[in-house]
Amino acid sequence: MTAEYVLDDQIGYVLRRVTQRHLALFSEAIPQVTTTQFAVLARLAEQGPQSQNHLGRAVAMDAATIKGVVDRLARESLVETHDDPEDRRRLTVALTCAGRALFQETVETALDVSKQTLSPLNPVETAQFVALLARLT
Amino acid sequence: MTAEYVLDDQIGYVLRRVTQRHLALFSEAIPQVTTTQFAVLARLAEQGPQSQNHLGRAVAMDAATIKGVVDRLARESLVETHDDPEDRRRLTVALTCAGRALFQETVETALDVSKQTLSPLNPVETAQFVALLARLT
DNA sequence: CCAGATTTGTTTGTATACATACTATACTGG
DNA sequence: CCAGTATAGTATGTATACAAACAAATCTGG
Repeated sequence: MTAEYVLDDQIGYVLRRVTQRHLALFSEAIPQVTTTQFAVLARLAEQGPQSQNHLGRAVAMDAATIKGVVDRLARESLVETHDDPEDRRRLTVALTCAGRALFQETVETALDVSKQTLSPLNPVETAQFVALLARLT
Repeated sequence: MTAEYVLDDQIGYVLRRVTQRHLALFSEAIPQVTTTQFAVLARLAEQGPQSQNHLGRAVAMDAATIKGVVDRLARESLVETHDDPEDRRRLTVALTCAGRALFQETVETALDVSKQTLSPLNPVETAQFVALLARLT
């Protein structure tokens, strides 16, 4: 007897659809950068300059992915990179003034996007959901 | 006064990390196909043959995305396509025997991956979480 | 001190994911 | 019937995301 497989009930599938909705809300509200790029700006604003791979680990992106993200942010002059004199393998990534300014201008909107994503839930449910989600990391 | 922005508390970021963990569990357990490809096989098993774009809507993928997924599944002979005599624009997509067999062989494992993803939660929490997540679609 | 292991960053290849523009086909209202 | 509209599929470009292979630099233990 095969168990029922209802695609719409699978967490992986629902996670994907919720993520799609969140990404759509974000890019509507903040078209200048993607969620991924915004995460990098936020981490740099929070923690300051750091090596590219370290930054990648800090935002859960592997070396290849963070390289692409940093390259695109650098192309837009939102971050800048320079060699580390203490370790010639390292590339230090830092916010530019423009990057910091963009982050500060959009951070309230970003918080609002998070609220919009959670808007189908009431405050108690939201707190429950966020707490449970965090445990699945 | 700027509100605090703690990246680790943002749903978008946490969703991304939970999804990463789920994808890793899935590809470990079922290396033959991706979660996306599995969703397509599941939908075809559930609903039978249908046009490519219709199938895309049934699994929340746009026309460009579903085309790529179908092409790759067809390359592996897990689905096959044929022209619709009633509407010459349409391309009907159907499971092959191999596709149906793979789905049936792996469906239990796929259900187990869902359980693994949710394993940090107890049954009551899992039920709560799944119900709340579904409302964020 | 130095050989082996580790770390950093790059490159390539594959797979989503979506916007946009385009062709071919089908439908619909007047 | 036919002009305008809608739909199906394709093609291109951009942006994650990760595996694997690689070079250069650094570190570590004997």
